[in-house]
Amino acid sequence: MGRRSDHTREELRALLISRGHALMAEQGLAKFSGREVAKRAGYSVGTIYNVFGSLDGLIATINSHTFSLWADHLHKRLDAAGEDRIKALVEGYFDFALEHPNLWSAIYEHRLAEGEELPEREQGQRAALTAIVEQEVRAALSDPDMPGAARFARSLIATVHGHCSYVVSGTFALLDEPDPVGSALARVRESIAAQRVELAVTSSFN
Amino acid sequence: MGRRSDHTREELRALLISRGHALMAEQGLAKFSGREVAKRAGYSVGTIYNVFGSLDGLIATINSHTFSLWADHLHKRLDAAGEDRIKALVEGYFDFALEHPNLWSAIYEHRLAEGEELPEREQGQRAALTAIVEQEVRAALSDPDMPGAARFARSLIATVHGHCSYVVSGTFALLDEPDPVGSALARVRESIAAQRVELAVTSSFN
DNA sequence: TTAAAAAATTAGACAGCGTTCAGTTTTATG
DNA sequence: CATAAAACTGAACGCTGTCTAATTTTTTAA
Repeated sequence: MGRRSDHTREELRALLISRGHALMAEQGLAKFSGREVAKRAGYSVGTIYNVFGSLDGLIATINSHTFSLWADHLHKRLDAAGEDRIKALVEGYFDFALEHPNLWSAIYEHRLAEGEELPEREQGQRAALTAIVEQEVRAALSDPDMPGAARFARSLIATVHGHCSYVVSGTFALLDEPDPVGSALARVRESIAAQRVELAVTSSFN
Repeated sequence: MGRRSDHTREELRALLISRGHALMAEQGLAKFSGREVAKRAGYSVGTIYNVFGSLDGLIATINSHTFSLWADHLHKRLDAAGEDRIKALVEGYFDFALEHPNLWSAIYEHRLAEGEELPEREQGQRAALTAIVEQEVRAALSDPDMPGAARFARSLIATVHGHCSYVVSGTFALLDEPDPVGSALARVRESIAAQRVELAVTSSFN
């Protein structure tokens, strides 16, 4: 078969991402198959290479889309949050991962081939999540312009990420941790409190 | 060919682990191949299934072996450490991962098939690492019998792990973090300090 | 209106993978 | 010495990602 007009280029792109996303959610990266995605979309394998350049390209796009869903989830959680926005953030981080463990894990299991880079559009999708956290952390710091606030926020993301990845991978279950979210939140609070104190001490010398 | 006597069962087991470990270090889990391991050992694929039951079994064994090397590495670092043992621990955690990124990543990328469990021997190899950290954290807490010290230690491992996995996967690089080890160490210190304060406060009421 | 060029899509080939299993050879048992 | 058990191979199966030649459709240009 040759050229078809069932879908525009954009529609076809969206279709493949959608089907691919569904397959990733069902099976995880290890059992993900480009051929299966194509079959579900009603196209042949080659089309993936035509649209995304490579299978890695499709997977990266699927993962970037997961980032977007994750950011949406955090926004909703924050909109519904009361005073304790940091808690909402940490809980939102965790429950997205636990609701979609395969999608979430795929983000971290997939590596781009050396030399490859994400298209700008996708870098933006991924950076959005960091931006949300940075904003909230700044607010919690009382001095939103604290030097190094961005780095500090990323470090807190890493802290929560570590706890979350232990939960999703089952490591924490094995270690019989009753409340991983609570632990992560406790660590985050301790670090934020430490920054506040440091700030207070610094200020008192001015 | 039928039965051979080139190696005893134990030798054969060790040989396959050794070759498999080397391949894992070179190529990472994504490109790991049981056939290639067998070829390098001078046996056919089937032998892996004969010795380890499944390819997953071999991979799990390789990963457990990595845990042992990692624990050895930490012990060496601690033996050479001065007063600041927590720093030695955090740095030891990171530089093992950075020296052997493929081996280290494989640990967290590999999931046992549902229903499968690690043999006791391997569970022990993995638990050893946690035990080292727990001991050092207890020492740093001044009250080694603090309730929840074990959970707290594991939470600190998760904290460091999060930072480390961002470095190894390149996520932090994307975000231009100049000193991930320093960040991780700072977070750990903050949390340990917080426990000390809490302890002091609690004690003052007795 | 039509001829030529470009784009989209497929089918098939290729080499590799994990897994299984019948068959063969060696070792151990009685 | 005969038989049973264990170890090992080789080939088959169905799957994978990747690439390319061929085909069809759409677009462009004359």
